[in-house]
Amino acid sequence: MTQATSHTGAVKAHQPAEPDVGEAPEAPSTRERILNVALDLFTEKGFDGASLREVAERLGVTKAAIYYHFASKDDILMALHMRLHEFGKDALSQMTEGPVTLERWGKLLDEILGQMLAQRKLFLLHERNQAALEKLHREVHDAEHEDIQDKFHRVLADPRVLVRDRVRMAGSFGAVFAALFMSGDAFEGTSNQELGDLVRQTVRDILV
Amino acid sequence: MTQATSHTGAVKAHQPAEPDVGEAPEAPSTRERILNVALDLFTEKGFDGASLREVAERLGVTKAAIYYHFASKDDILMALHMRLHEFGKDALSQMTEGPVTLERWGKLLDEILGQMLAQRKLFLLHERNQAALEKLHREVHDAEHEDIQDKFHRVLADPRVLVRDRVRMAGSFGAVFAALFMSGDAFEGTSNQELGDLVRQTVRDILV
DNA sequence: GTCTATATTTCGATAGAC
DNA sequence: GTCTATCGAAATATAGAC
Repeated sequence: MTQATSHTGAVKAHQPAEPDVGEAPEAPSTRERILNVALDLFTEKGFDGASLREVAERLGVTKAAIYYHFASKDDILMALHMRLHEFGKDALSQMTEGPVTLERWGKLLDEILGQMLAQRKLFLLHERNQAALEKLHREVHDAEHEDIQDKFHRVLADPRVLVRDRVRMAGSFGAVFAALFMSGDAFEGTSNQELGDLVRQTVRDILV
Repeated sequence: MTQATSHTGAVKAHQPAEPDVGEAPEAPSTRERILNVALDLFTEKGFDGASLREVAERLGVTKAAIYYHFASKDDILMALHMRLHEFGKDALSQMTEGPVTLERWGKLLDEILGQMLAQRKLFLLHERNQAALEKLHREVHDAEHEDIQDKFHRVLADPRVLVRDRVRMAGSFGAVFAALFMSGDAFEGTSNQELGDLVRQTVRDILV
């Protein structure tokens, strides 16, 4: 086997020789180019609907080349999952203990909104491939690897918080989510700045 | 070929001999039992992740038996899609013309909320199999068969309505959706009545 | 690192007996 | 209406040359 095992994505195993010091926005490595194409394709056609042959073709290489960089198709999905996890871990650590009040939730959501705007594609991938991701999650069960969605559900199920407030917490998240990911291209002509502001105002009206 | 072609579901082709007059809640036909199992399985594991072998096994029959009732796996998905469409067509016809104001949207969403509570499973199936459904939709392109999601997007893209209001329309829908479908079993202990009321109040705060 | 094969598996779908 | 048996296609994954 080759080095095609780590799905961290953050810690590049031992790629060619990318100078760590360079400041130029160096061309993405093949590994990253694979991930970028996979991200698009898995989102467009779904994880199961998109074949590695298609990924390879759109990239101009062969399937075998992909298998040099990744151990399996699942490994590619996992690497993309970890990409999102990188961004989410800050906000995640904040809901680690104590009941989450409406106010805390509001601040949290504000952070998440920013990340969602910046990482739209990754969130969309997750929304549209929940089944595949759950299966993957079941198979590895990464021990202490606490998932974003898990924590989200746990907060919403916390009996120390009024149901009324928890429904509003869920609702405010849904409001953000729908505006960004369930509206097709209805707000394509709206800038991220304006869209973000409008959504934030909506959230405030929910959480008071 | 057998009668396994119609994916209307509403108009049963020519099943055994179910007396149309009977008042007893007669046992579901095999066709419907297949649909029910498929609904569960397609939602749990995704349309692509669930095989017909699994559907057959859980039902206690063989694959071939399924093919007597349905022309293809896609046909089963289409039949489930039509089930939802049946419920949605009333609300659908209401957003057929003229700009949708916040007030109209509020009334519309109120109806939809009721249907969502009653048809939870069907909505969840659609949420988790968007890719497969889009592919199916592309292949048949049922002419005038206007899809729910299409109309939803069109309303949100209507330039005659303020962006601010459209974001709130999208957001209010998302609030409903998240409370019912993205919260895991956080509100499992809450009755549909109470949950519905709490959600309605949240929606009102968004739409003012 | 990328290529040309090819192995392996799984699934959707069909034929034909009962 | 349901069964057994099988076909054909497509996809993941591997072996080994360059």
